[in-house]
Amino acid sequence: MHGKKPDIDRVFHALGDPTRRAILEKLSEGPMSVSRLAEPLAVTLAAVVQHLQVLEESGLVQTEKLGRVRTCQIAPGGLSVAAQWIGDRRTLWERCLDRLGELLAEPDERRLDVPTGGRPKGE
Amino acid sequence: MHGKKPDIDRVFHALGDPTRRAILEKLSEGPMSVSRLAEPLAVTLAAVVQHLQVLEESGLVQTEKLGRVRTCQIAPGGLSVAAQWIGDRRTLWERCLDRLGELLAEPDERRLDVPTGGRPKGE
DNA sequence: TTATTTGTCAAGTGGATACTTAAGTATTTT
DNA sequence: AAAATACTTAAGTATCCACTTGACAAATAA
Repeated sequence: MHGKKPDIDRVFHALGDPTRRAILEKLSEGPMSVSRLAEPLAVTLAAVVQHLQVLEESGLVQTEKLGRVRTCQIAPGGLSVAAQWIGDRRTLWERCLDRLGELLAEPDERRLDVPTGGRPKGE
Repeated sequence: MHGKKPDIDRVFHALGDPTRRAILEKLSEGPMSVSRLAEPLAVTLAAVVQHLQVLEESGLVQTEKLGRVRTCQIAPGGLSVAAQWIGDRRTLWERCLDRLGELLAEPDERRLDVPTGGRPKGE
């Protein structure tokens, strides 16, 4: 209730980069090694590794190294954090829309005196 | 189908900044003027105006100026873009999990020779 | 062993960007 | 008209961040 959520920061920052989202898209096809991830990506392997660090610290991706190959996959809860934040804002906003709708839906009782033509300003 | 989605880029980039998310949170309480948005924000009015430009170009916020005051509100479709992208990745990933689940759920037919105790690699 | 694959680390660079200050515009108030 | 309000715009700055190069480490293949 009163707690901060520093995860949110990291998650949205991570999602803010197109290359990182591309990595997530690829990973949503299934687990994959670092070099296979890098293959279609127009950046060096080193860059991909750096992105993976960000993604892992944000909780969006899990990795495990076996032998010389590190296998990456999407982490269970990661995207939920972002999804929930967005969901919350949307419901709040829609509730706000509803209130507006209620007002506009009762022109009889409220006697909104909207002049038929000619607004104070604009267009 | 074959089109690029530059909206997604802008939306996620916009959401990547904490101050911009704070603005959206405030706006989810309802429409608000620029200066009222700036009030609790530990940055100057000018900075808020710049953030609002980003938010508006990304389609997350709508503004309208009447007289000398610009009123801002959350834009209808904006958050949906992000929500849908996240939703898509999640379903893809869950489908992938399902496949894995199917494999693990039928040890009889498939003859997966998983040794009863002891996975190939550590926990 | 030697070579290849696969990834890691460190340092540096260039460009993006969040922020500030300061000056300017338009609107409303007095 | 003069002053205050509510932004707007421009320019400068400092930091962050994505990316590269290059050297290095570890596991596998020849």
